[in-house]
Amino acid sequence: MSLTPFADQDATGRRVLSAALRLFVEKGYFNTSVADIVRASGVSTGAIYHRFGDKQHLAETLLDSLMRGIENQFATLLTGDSDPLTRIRALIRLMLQQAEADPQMVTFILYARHREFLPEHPPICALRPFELMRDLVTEAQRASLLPDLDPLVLSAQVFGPTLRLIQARIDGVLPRPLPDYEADLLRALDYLMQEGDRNHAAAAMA
Amino acid sequence: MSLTPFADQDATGRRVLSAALRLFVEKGYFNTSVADIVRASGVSTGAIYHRFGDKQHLAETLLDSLMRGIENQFATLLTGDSDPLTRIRALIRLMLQQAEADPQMVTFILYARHREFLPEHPPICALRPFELMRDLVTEAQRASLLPDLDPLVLSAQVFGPTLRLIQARIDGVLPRPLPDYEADLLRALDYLMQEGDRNHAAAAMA
DNA sequence: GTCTATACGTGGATAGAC
DNA sequence: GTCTATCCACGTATAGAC
Repeated sequence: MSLTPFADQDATGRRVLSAALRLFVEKGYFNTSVADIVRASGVSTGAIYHRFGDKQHLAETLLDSLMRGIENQFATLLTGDSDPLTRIRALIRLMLQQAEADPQMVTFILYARHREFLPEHPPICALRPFELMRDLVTEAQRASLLPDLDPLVLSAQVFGPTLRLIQARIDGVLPRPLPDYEADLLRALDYLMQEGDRNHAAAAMA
Repeated sequence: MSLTPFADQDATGRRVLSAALRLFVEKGYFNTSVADIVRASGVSTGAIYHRFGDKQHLAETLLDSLMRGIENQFATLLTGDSDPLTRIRALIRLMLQQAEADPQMVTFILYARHREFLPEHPPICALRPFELMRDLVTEAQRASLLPDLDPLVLSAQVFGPTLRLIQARIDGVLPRPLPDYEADLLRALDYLMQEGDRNHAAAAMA
C-alpha cells in the first residue's frame, strides 16, 4: 500500500515525475518540452536524459509508476474476504476519494491520450485495475447478487456512472466534490442489486 | 438532419476535413503535420492555409462541424412528442449505431484531448448535445419516471454505461458490435425506471 | 484562389567537460 | 552521475509567382 506517489522511485526520479505529471496534465504531453520539466523539477537536462533515456520513456515510466500505485491500492482493498458487493461499494468510494484528492493522477490515467505518445502501450482498460473491476462484477454475478446481463454491459453499468462523474468533475461541470455524490451513486447501484435478488428468487422458485 | 459528414462545407473543405479527421484519430493531432494533411487530401498547403488560417483553426472547424452534425441528429430525434423514456431509449440506440458506423467521428468527439490543441474550447460535455441528454433525464424525473437522485448522478447513471461501452469498443476490448449490447443496456435502464415507478407509487400513497 | 519554395522558431537529443 | 552548450531535424507558416 503506497500513499506516497512514485514510491518505486528515488528522490530525483520523484521530483522529475511529479513535475512531469503536473505539466502533462496542465498543458499536455506535446506542449511540454523537456526544458519545461527541467525548470519545474530543478533537475538538469543531462540528468533527465541519463535516467529516462528520452521523453517518451519518461512518460512511460510515469504511467507505469502510477498504475503500480493504483494496483497496490486496489489489491489491498480487494484482498479482504468481504462479499463482492461490499467490495464493489468500497471500490467506488475509493475511486471518488482518490479522484478528488489527486485529480492530476486520475486525469493522467483516465483521460490522457496515451496512445498518441506511447503507441505501444496497451489501453488503460486492458490493464490490471480494470480487469479487477470486471472480475469483481462477474463474481457478484455468479453469486446471483447482480442481474444476468452480459458481463461487459454489467461492468459498464456498475462502474460507468462513477467514471462519468469523475470525468465531469475533471471537466469542471460538477459543482460539488465527488464524495458528495457517493450516496446517490450507491443507491442507484442498489436498484441493480435488488434486481439481482428478484432474479435469484425467481430462479429458486423455478 | 445531415447524414453527409461536413454538410456545412464545400467540396474542398470536405476533402481536407475528412482527411484531417482520419489522421487526427489515427496518429493524433500533434503527430499529424500539415504536410500529412496535404498528402492525404490532395489539397495544397497554400489552399489549406488560405481556407483555415492555421492548423489549430482547422481542428476547431473540424470539431465544430462534427458537433453541428450531431446536434442536428439529436434535434430530429428529440422533436418527437413521445414520452421522455422513449426518447432516452432512442438516443441510446442512436449513440450505439453511430459509434459503430462512424467510429472515427465518435473517437474524435468523445475521446480526443481537445484542450491540448484547442485551449479555448469548452469541454464537450458542456456543449448542447450533452445538455440535451441532461434535460431529457430531468424531464423524465419530473414525470416520476426515474428515481429521485441528484440529476447529475442520474444522467451519469442513464448514459454513463453506454458511453463506457463505446469507449471500450474504441479501445478494442469489446468483441461484438455495439448494437449487440443494446438490449442488455436497455434492460439495465428498465431497472432504474421501475424504481422510478415504485417511488411514484409510494408518493401517491402518502 | 491556388501553388511551390523557403524562412524561421522550437525542441529533442547529444557531446564533452567536470 | 551530473551539468551546459550546442547541433540538427522537423514542422508551421509565409512570400511571392501564377
